[in-house]
Amino acid sequence: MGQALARFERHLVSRGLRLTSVRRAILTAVLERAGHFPIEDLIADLKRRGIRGSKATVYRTLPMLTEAGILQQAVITGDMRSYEAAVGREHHDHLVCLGCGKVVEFEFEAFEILQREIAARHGFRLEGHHHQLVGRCPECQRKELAPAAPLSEGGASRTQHSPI
Amino acid sequence: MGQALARFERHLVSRGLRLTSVRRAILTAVLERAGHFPIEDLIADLKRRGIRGSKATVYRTLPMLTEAGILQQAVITGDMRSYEAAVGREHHDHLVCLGCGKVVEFEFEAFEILQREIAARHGFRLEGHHHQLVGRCPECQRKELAPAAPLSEGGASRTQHSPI
DNA sequence: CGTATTATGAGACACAGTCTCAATGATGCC
DNA sequence: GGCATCATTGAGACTGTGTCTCATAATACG
Repeated sequence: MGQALARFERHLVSRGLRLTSVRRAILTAVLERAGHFPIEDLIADLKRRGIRGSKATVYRTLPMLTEAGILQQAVITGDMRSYEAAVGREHHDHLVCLGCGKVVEFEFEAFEILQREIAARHGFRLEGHHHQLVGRCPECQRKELAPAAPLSEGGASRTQHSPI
Repeated sequence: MGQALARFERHLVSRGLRLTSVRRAILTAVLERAGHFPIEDLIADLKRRGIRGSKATVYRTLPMLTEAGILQQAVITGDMRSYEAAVGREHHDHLVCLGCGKVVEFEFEAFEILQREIAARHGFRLEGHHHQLVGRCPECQRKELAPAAPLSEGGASRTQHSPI
């Protein structure tokens, strides 16, 4: 935490910006939400704590945190922007359940190596990646078999989540 | 093409929907845009050809094409929805340039295998994935060095594209 | 044909995210 | 401390993508 704060301040100062109390509050709130979080939730958090933090300010601050390397964007559903902490953790990717939305993180060194290889092959300098596997978690697979309308043709697939 | 159409019709009929002329026109337009395309462009295409095709209809039709397996969503930037053809092609992923937005496709069997492995490890049934590498293409790397304000601290990183 | 049902289009609407601008807060100099 | 300067903030207007509504049109089928 203190480390992240120092890092943030360094980043800000290096470009003539200021570490204000609002920004500090946002950083704190961000670090408390360990996992992935949609921006909207973060704003609600701030409101709840009596920090006024307007939408505009939060939207302005998060990219700074990203540039400072404290956050990283997590493109979970493709619907909404969403972030997660980037400091003090190994890089990881996501496995998302289409049924219930559960997100599991995984790390796999081999992917990183292959990715660098691919980028190099095309002359790109790799700066990041999004890697997300989508499927059905064990519970949702079980639920699929059990309940109502087991194989009534249309019914099941109409109500499914957007097939991404 | 005829194949895709047949497939689409089968899909529609199987759930009591109709293969109308507008839907056929959308399918045709879609298949002509070989690569990735934003929805907006597709609507413009239709307008240009005198097919009226309203925004609403296009937005309604594309998910059908996706369910029929003719299209797949390509989460290119995370900003806008975008699709690409899914039939008659090997599965592939994307390498995107942060500078100019160029998209390069790549295939790599090894990824697919590892992905299945990961999903299995967590008990998930894998149904798809998004995999996108972001970086700088060779041209943009060159441009970075050449022109104005070569190392003026703030300037360069302020104007960069969203750091994803 | 006539009826029932699905499809369509125009535009209203919802909503995430951006922008504006006046007011406020921080900084540094005296 | 007091003051000038410049970044920051918040409220709300605004933008643009995507959704919904509803009256009308097209299609299927007896």
